[in-house]
Amino acid sequence: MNISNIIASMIQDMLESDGYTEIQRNELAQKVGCVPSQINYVISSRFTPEHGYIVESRRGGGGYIRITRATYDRNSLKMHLVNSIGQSIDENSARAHIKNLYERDITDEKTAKILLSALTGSAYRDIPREYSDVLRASIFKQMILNIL
Amino acid sequence: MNISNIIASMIQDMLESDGYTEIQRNELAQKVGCVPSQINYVISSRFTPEHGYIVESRRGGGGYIRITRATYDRNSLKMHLVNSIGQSIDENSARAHIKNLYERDITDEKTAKILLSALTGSAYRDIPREYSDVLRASIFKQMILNIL
DNA sequence: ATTGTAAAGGTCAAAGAAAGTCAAAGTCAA
DNA sequence: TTGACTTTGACTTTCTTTGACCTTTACAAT
Repeated sequence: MNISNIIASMIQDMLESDGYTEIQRNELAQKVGCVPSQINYVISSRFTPEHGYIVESRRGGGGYIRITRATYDRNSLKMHLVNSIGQSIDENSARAHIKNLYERDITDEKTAKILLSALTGSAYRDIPREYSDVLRASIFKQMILNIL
Repeated sequence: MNISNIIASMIQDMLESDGYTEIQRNELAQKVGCVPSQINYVISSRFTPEHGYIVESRRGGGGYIRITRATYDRNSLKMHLVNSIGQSIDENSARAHIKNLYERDITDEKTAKILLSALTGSAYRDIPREYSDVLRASIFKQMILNIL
């Protein structure tokens, strides 16, 4: 297990109870034994809006990084999702969205699996990026509208 | 016995207990005394969807290759279907397969709908045929292994 | 009010760690 | 003796780790 994953799951734990946490970047880095900027890396790769999180922060004395799990109702989430997919989407973003849908109980496990198998995997990697990401976006949107 | 077969049977062994394993490419190559890319060769020649396996991977620090044996429960129907799809499939043939699955009660209506939205539609028509049919085939196979 | 300073957090690019690709060369059985 | 399957290695892409340098904020001392 790499350090980034460990940090990510620590943050998950903190969010567990009420979907909200404030961390001290340096302190957390200390505790886990990494350089502070790695905390930023973890946040920007795993706690993005696509993953369903809102991140705010403040510098200076008494600074913090605040992470909140965003809450939306089904419909606005769906619309929001279709919108944010846009004309083109890469595999990791799609994964993030699907994970998010599942974690918020918008889809059951089976549906999430189906989405994953339709939108990720080596299949897409075998064709040029310019086509694959566009196609992934259309299929994703079509599926959302058809089945959610 | 050639090295590829040895590697393949090592992987088989790892899959033995629960049909799931994660390997470190470099580590395995080391252990067996081959060049790392040979692991890819073994996987792409013996652990394909046609063989009933799902393969996922991740690069970078803490990377892995994950191999899962698709469950065979619905006898060999799945495998038969996967194999009959082949390397490339056009929209109409896909429709026919899905219709068939539905009529034979192998899938419910919802699943059939999902398959349709993932495999048909204008999205595919906007990219060159040489890519679209191949991609449709891979996605179809992946979905079958994952959800049926 | 102004300014200086320490205490946060932010950015970015380089280096490192895996895995992926591809084509050339080797092997072997029909 | 040719054609399919293997083996090898150089090169590529993706993800992670690290560190040097930057910006913002609170607070205390003018």
